[in-house]
Amino acid sequence: MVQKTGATDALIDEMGQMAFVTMAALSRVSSENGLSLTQLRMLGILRDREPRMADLANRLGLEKSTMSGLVDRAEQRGLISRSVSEDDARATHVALTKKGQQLASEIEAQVRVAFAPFIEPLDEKEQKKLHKLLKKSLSPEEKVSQNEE
Amino acid sequence: MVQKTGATDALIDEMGQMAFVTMAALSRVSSENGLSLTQLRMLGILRDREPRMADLANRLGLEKSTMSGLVDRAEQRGLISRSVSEDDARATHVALTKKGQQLASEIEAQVRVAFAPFIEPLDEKEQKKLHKLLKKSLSPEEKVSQNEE
DNA sequence: TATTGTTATACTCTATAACTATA
DNA sequence: TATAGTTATAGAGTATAACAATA
Repeated sequence: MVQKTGATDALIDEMGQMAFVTMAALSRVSSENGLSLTQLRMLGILRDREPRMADLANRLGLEKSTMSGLVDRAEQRGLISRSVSEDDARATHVALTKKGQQLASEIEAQVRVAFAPFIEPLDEKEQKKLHKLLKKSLSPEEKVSQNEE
Repeated sequence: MVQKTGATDALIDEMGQMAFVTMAALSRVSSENGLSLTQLRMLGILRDREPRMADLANRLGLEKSTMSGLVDRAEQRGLISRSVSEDDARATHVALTKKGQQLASEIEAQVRVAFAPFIEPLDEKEQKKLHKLLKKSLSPEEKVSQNEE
């Protein structure tokens, strides 16, 4: 069972709060660039891959039909392009266009600025400590199974 | 300007990653209860308030017209109720029903479970340290203004 | 006149189900 | 037959603009 303690509750609250403010920052960057948060994520994924539609949908946790619409709209804006797979004529690969690459770069810089208010209150040592703790918290290796102990 | 350093970039990456996994956890809890993430937030806000529509919209960062629809759907499900303000006949107050209160309580417990995988990799001392760092990072008091230095 | 909230309208995101083309 | 992707359809979330009721 999950213990209910004051300290843990405070941490949960802050993790939730941090999630909302950082997601709000990302949403703001998205809309300032005429993108949805999902499209922002999609561009981020495409920066170093040219996945199939199904792979992309999988990474974003979406249905393939949803993917078609998202890719349609980004393609109409000239940010990405589709191409038929050479291996399998049924499959479609998605890639950033030059314009899409440029936008993705600009967004990366904007995200850095958007996150600055959360980074700058911490000195360098604290930043490193936070980095370590978040890394450990996120570590998927030994994600505790939901068994009671 | 915002410095681009390896250490800071790693922290930004992790903050973004943490935001996505925690939001995913909250989204999962939401959908398991037949709610959208926005409705989850709305219930959370209403746990200790009976705000006006405009106040609620403001807290959620939404337009008042959007608020009408969200409240409509939650009201149809019997989770919240509307009442005309005694002070101002134009204003509508929103409150949780008994059913809404109960659901909000259940959700609180579910969120605790959903966040456990991120809490449990840390020992108690680390949890306290993370709590302190997040608190400092989030501290709104001296949010650095966007001036260059 | 100004403000509170709703309604009308439109677009994006999302899913399910049916479909087309290829394997 | 099975798989990859698209299309048709429907509902929720969102915003803008117009509106009704009240201040």
